[in-house]
Amino acid sequence: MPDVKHFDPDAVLDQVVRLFWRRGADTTGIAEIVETTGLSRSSLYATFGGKTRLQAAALGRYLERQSRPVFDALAADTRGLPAITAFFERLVAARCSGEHARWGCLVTNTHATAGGALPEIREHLDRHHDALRAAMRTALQAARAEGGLRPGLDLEAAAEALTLQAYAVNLRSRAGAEAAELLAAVRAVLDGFTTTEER
Amino acid sequence: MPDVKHFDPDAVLDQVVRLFWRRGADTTGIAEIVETTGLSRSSLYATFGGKTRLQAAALGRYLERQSRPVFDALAADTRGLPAITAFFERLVAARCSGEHARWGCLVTNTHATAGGALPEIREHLDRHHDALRAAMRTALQAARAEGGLRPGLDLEAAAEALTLQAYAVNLRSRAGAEAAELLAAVRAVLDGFTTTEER
DNA sequence: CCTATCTTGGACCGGTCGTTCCAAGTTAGG
DNA sequence: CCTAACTTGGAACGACCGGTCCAAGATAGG
Repeated sequence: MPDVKHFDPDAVLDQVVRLFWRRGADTTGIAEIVETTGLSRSSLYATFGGKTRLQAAALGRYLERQSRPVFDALAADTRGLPAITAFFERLVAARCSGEHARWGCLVTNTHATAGGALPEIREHLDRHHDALRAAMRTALQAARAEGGLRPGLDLEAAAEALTLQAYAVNLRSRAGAEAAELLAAVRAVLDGFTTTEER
Repeated sequence: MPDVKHFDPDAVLDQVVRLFWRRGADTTGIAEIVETTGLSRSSLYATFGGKTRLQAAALGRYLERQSRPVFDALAADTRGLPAITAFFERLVAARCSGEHARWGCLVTNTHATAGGALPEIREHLDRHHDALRAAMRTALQAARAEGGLRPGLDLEAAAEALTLQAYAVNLRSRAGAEAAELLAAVRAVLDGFTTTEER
């Protein structure tokens, strides 16, 4: 019997993700969300229930739509080291140029901001971290299978190290770091993990 | 002839640094600063001139009092690799335990937040980055002098990579990352830069 | 002691924050 | 067509934002 929503909540959430991503969740007011999405405050609160909840939802959406596909591609890429290199090259490119240049990464940015907030937000951060590290480890295992890795390398620690490098790339790119500089740093770390001097 | 300040601006700025560091500059209101410092709004604005200026001043103070001494110690430590290891061990310890546990780093946190703000703030970020990278390079040079480094290692890129690792340690520690995990990652990167399997 | 100069407390400003609420509108089963 | 169930626009809320202002107080050279 009841009336039905006059908008697509999924599409709206995508808009909110972009807004929080670019401008920062804390520094984005409800007014701006209303303006951008075209929704009224009523619909916004009825659908997402408050700003903190909305922030958590946006973070989850970002993880699913932005991060996950890239992580999955990394894990599925069986080439070994070239897969990891490709991951970072695309990461740096996405962070320094194109549509989302200098936006950083919503998850990375949230690390520095969200003080307490919902536990759900903190869990999203951890899930993101675990997912990226797992993908890195899978790619490293593939590299090891082809004998491309330095013997004695701790795969788990190496995966964590590469994950941290990715976070730092996200961070520094938002402050205007140059792509070449970031790539050189990544390459230095990767070279340290390999046996031969391949690129 | 005139009256004289009834407080010590330096001590007040230190209090503000701690406040911004722990709670985040954007999410800390003037009211809370007034409450913490005991100053009145008048004195605050007469001395520091507005919140944005205060934030820039706090960032500069943090750089001088917190970062610089550690960077200088790193650059002055001629032991080579052990100097870098010690730097990271102390960093992780400071980020995960003690008085400032889980506060992260004010400079790192600012990367993710400060959208535009004062150009002065952006400059502080770059100065911090350059200072840490320079200290890292100096330490790496010392390590190379003793033959502890893998031949062909790009010192500049390696210094940048270690700097990025430090940023990521700051970031992740704020979200509750475990010290052992962070240390293992750092060690993996460092091992990749060395020739022998020393620690 | 006087006075010019600065500091201080705290009231006050308009604006914005996130949130709530309700009358009017829309929907679809009966 | 009626009506119960839901959505929607938009007014309104109290709280807080960063910032300003001024009367009263403090200071020290004259």
